[in-house]
Amino acid sequence: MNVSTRFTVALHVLTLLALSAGKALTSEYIAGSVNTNPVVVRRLLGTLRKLGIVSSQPGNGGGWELAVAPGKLSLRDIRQALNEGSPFSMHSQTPNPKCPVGKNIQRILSPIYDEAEQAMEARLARTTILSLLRSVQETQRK
Amino acid sequence: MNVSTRFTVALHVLTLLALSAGKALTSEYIAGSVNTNPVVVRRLLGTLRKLGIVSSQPGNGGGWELAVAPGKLSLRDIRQALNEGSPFSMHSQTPNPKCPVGKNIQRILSPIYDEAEQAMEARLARTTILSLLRSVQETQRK
DNA sequence: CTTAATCGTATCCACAATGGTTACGCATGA
DNA sequence: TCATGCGTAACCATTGTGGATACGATTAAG
Repeated sequence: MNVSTRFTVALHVLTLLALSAGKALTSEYIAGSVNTNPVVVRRLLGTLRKLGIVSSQPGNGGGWELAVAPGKLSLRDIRQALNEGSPFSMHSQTPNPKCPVGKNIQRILSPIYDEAEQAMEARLARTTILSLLRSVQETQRK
Repeated sequence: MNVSTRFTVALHVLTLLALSAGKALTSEYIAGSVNTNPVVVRRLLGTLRKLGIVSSQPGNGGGWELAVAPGKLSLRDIRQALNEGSPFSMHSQTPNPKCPVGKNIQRILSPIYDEAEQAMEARLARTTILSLLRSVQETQRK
């Protein structure tokens, strides 16, 4: 397995919720669009609910709704909400401190990795859930 | 486990090879600096050898050497050599094509993911193995 | 008050990626 | 001839991930 698909699934679901603004969607319905299990959806949206991004209503007639204007939700916000880690990872074992490279390499790489990740996030920040919704709607219109 | 540590280990090893330019290092010695197993080092450097980045010499007195000037090796080059995948991953199951979001979301996200990855790589392209070596040497001098 | 629908969450499982380890053949230089 | 070291296959333990079942709690409807 490579990287988590949660980010992509989250964007998919949030776009779906934006499309159905004002109408709560059940985890079962959402799972049907994503093609996964309702529990997977509830787990994912549970994380976003804790951060106030979506709200849920249990019981009959319940379901999930966006709790934030989709234009206020950037892809970077979602990525950070999901606690997606750095695309980089240091050694699994601490390198040998007796080696000048081993002793310093992590300290040297760390800011470079940070900057690279920030560059990536800057691009993600430029797109919102509303942008995604508009793209979907644009396609529908054709 | 999160993401592969191979990229970091590769940068570590290449910097070490740059530091020992002109002198071949054995996989056992290198493993001692990285704090891992020699086979792990040989596996990793084997990949880089196929791309002409390092060279190896079997037998007594053999080992590994840089085959390219460290100033010509950017971190992006190494990342691409290792075939490190995108930091993003699409759904594990194909989303429901009957849903307007499910039908289009991957096509919409794809170029955004590409641009974000390219932004990350642009930063990596600005640093070379020689830069890392200089940083290590700078520390040593203090 | 009863019932159906739905979330919240624990638990278990299968699968794949990763890195560590052993083993052994082959190449090389002394 | 022998020690050294690469090349590579094979196996394993660990971990992350997503799928699945189950069941209690909550809510609206009637």
